[in-house]
Parts: sequence; structure tokens; C-alpha cells
Amino acid sequence: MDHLETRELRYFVAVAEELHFGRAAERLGIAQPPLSRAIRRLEHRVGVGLLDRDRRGVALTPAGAVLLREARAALDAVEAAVHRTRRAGDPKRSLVLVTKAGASHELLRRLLDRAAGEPDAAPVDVLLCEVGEQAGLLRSGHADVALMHRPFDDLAGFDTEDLYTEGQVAILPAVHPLASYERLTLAQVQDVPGLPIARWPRLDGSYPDGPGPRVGTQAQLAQLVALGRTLLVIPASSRAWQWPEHVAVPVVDAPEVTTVIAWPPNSRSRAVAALVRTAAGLHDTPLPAHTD
Amino acid sequence: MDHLETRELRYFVAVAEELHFGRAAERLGIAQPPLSRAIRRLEHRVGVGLLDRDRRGVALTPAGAVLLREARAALDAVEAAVHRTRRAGDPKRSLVLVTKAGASHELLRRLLDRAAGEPDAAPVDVLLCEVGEQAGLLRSGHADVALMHRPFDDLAGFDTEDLYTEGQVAILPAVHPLASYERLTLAQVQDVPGLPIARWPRLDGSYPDGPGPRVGTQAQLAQLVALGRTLLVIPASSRAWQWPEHVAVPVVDAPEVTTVIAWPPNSRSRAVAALVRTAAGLHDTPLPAHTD
DNA sequence: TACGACCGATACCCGGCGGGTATCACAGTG
DNA sequence: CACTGTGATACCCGCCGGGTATCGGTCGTA
Repeated sequence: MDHLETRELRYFVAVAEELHFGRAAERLGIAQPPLSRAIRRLEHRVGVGLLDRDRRGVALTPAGAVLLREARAALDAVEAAVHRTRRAGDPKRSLVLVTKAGASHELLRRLLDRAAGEPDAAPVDVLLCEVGEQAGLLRSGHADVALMHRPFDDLAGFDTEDLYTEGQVAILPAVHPLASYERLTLAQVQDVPGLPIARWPRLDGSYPDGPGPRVGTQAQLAQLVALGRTLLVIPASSRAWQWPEHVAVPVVDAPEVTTVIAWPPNSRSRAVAALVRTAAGLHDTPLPAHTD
Repeated sequence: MDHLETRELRYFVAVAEELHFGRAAERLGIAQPPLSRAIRRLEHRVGVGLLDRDRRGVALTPAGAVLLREARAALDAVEAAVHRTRRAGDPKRSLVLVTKAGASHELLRRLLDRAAGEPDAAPVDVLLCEVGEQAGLLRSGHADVALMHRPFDDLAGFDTEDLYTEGQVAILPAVHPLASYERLTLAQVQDVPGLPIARWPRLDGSYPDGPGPRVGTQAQLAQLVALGRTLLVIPASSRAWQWPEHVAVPVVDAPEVTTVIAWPPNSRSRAVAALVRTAAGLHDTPLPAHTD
């Protein structure tokens, strides 16, 4: 029999992520024996071993690693189906646009102005998230459309349209010697003594090794820059980090960053298509230089 | 409670496609009452009406139409998870490359030759399908990678790399007056008296209105051309239709067709990546002119 | 207008399966 | 050797998915 149920996939993902039946069962809110049974049956149904139950721990087989990736995508798709259906049935339906807080602020403001001015425009709700969360929100149907940034964000699986390309700036503590430069190079901002690059968590929540401070949100990072503990390189239009204690210096050889509008394939509703068209129309009126 | 089960989605898709509870239940191999109950519970769980039970028939609400599209995608994703996991666990694992029978024949042959010559190359199984089937096979995990043709095929949701761009030719019965031309224009091949364009089935299996003959496979269409009943315009490298009774005449103003290699996003295994790289390397050695 | 056909909804029963508790088997460790 | 931590096994129970029988409303038709 084919036809896995999402419950089985959820169970497997929990075990594969925890690599521990007891903790996975706790996370799922069930007892451990039924979980073991469910995973065994799943392995039997799929026909391949998914986990190596070595004493002292559980490990993924190659097939299990594939299923972990695929199951996450499938569960996202199911969740997205529910959310998109709910929003489709909402009488006062609005488009949800998600973007990183502070990024592409001018472009977003112009897009919203333009979109509001369109005839029979659907209202646009703006959902601001932290770094790297857009893809998940779009995949799981919590949002209809996203502003994302190439090459930073993972655009795999979305349709996109380029909106705006810009250079990057280094954000430095105003008191730091480098802050007085007119422009910098990547070589100058890498390995600056006393200003190590901050570390973001990986997908599994762990942090890579390195000297930099650990951060989880933009606000944390901004404060660490203001405290003179780190620096960062970001697109010139980003606003979230630009405190009074910060200075932005162009980094002339940093890769260019393109802001794109992204939406799930096969979900291009009339409202999404209209918003994408409006966004693409912004090409014609270039953004003003950043002033503050 | 969120967390739909795939069974509920399968049930809903069946009803939404049949628009008839009795037939849907029969298709699912269950009785009608449990199906009605399941759909009602699904509507309650999602929180919006999905079907209008008007006496004399069932109709999709707007939200129902959204769920039909999303549920199909989600079920594809679940099915893909199973298939990809099975193949990942297969000790003699091979890549499955799917392409339309007869299309891009030379390019495919070269790709397979090159791929076989690569060191530590995974064996490549070729799966030939009919028009428009590639996307589904790729989405449901029956294939790992596909050769597709822009702008004909639906590339939404896949990562792609362009391989080869070419013009199109009209395939005509050899005995037809147009067959003696050196080249043609789209205006000349449209609405040719006695040679109406054939009609392909829509996704739901119905045929659009029009004068042309109905076809479902390339072989049917090829024979109808040989019988002098229709003509078609296809990329120059296509072979499936080129019978001795056919003549191919370049259509100078037909849109160019690009052969692309496509694969599911986030599923770029080492083997797929290697094959894509090999395919991209074919750029360097242009295909010989088509001779037969 | 009355009757029958059609179709989805309701009522009710049953069996299987998902989930719980208790316990086992085994490896590592002091 | 006892103890701890882990997943597997044994066994029971209650819910829910599925079946049959039937209802209720709406057409078409004579």
C-alpha cells in the first residue's frame, strides 16, 4: 500500500530531527512505544530502512536523509493547502506580503503606495520577519508573496521577478577607525581585529564555530554593532541596522544584491499577478538615493 | 486542530474532480456515506465551505478551487517523498531522466554519451512520455530530472538550465502544396484550408472546440499528418513526427524553442547535479545541423 | 399533481488501529 | 554488578473510519 498519511511523516520528521525516540515522542505529545511502532511501519511501507538504531543513539540512513528533506517539503505543501484555502474563503481577503524587517524599505513603501492606487486592488497585509524566515512562510502558505534578496535568500522552488539591484555597505560602530573611510573593500572588513563577524544559527538551531558573537535577530545584531562588538555587510537600502551609533560605508567590491519579488509556483492568483505586475512596473521609476 | 491527513485530501480531490459523491466514492473504493462525512469534517476543520451542494450536482466554491489545486500539489509532494526515498534506498540506484518521446533526440543522445563517459557516473534510465506528462512525473518523484521545452512546457516550480535554442518547422503532408516551399511564416500555416490544427485534451480530459481532429498521442498526430488531415509546428530537432510521408519546412517567424534540463528544487542530489553539469557542458559543442 | 429516480445527509453498528501503561532486553558506566 | 538510559515488545482500550439501511428534498415526467 502506498498512501502515506501526514501523521507518519510528522512522526518521522520529529524522530529524524531529534534522533531520539523519547524526545521526539514528547515533542509530538504521545508516548514512545506508539512512535516506535509507527516508524517501524513506515519503514516497512516505504520498503527501505530509514534509521540505524545503533545502541547509543539513532542515525539517519541515506534514504532517511532523503525522506527527511522530502517529508518537510510535503508537510509544508499540506500546511500551505490549508492556509491558502482558509484565506481564499475569507470574505475580506487580503494578500500577505512578507519581507525581512528593515530590508528594501523604500522599495516596499513605493510598492505599497502603487498597489493601493491600483483600481480594484486587493488590500496588502505586510508581514515582517527575521532573516531567512520568508521562504518557510511562503512555502507553508502563511504568505502569498515575498520580497527576497539574491544571493542571500533561498529562492529554490519559487517564481521570481527581479526588482532592484544595489551595492552593499559595511555597518560599523561610529567610533571605529574604519568608520571614517569613504569606501572600503571586502578585504578591509574581513578579519578586522576586535570586530568579528556575528554567527547566525543554522537550520537546526546550532551555531557554527568562530570568534563572533551569536545572534538570532536583527535587533540583537544592531545592538552588538552599536556596542562595538561586531560589524556586518548588508545591502545599501537596509534600514533595520542603521542606528545613530552606526556608520554605513560602501563596500565597493561586495557582490551586488538584487531584491526580487517571489511567489509560489502554480499559485499565481489574479491578486498576486496584479501585485507582481505593479512591482515590475517600479523598474521604470528608479529609487532615490538613500538619504537620512 | 490543523494537521490534515492525506486521506482527507485524496477524498476531497476525488469529489472535486467528479463533482459527484457517489462516483467519487466508487473511485475511492469506499461507500458514499463515509465520504460525505469526511468531506463535511474537512470543511469544518479548514473552516470554510468547499463545495456548494446545490440539488442536482455539486460545485466548487472559490475556496474549494484553491484547495483542489493545492491538494493536488501536496499529494504530489507526498508521493514524491515516497518515490524518492525508495529510489534513494535502492542499492543499484539510477537516475531517471524523462523527456518527450522524439524530442531533442540528438541532444539526448549526446547527453547520455557524455554522462556515461563521466567518471563514477550514475547509470541514467531514460523514461519517454507523451506531451505534457513530464512535469507530473518530475513532481511526483517518478523521475529525477527532465528535458523540457520552453515556452511549451510548464516549468513552474522547477529549477532549470537552458541547453539549446532552435527554430521551429512546420510538419506537412509531403503531397500538400505548402510542402514545396523553402520556408514559411506563421500566417501561412494558420488556417490552411483542409489542414486544421489538431486538438489536444485539456487536463480534465475534455477537448476544446474547433475544427481540428482530436489527438492524445504523438503517434496519432503523426499519422493524421501523413493522412493529410492536419499540420503542426514543432522544434526543428523533433523526430517523432518525421515520417517518410512528412515534409519539414522552417517557419521563420515562429517563436524559438529552448530545450532546458529541469529538476525539482531542493532535490539536487550529487548525481542530479553531476548530470546537470554534464548537460550544461554540451553548450560548448554545438549540435550538428539536423540531417536525415 | 403525483410518482419515481436521483443524490446527498443521517442513523447506527462494527472492527481495526492509534495510543496508553507496564515491562523487557541490552549496552554502557560507575 | 547494580544502575541508567534507550528502543522494542506485550497487551488493553476507546475512537474513528467504514459499512448498511434509510431518510429527505428536488428534479423530470406522465
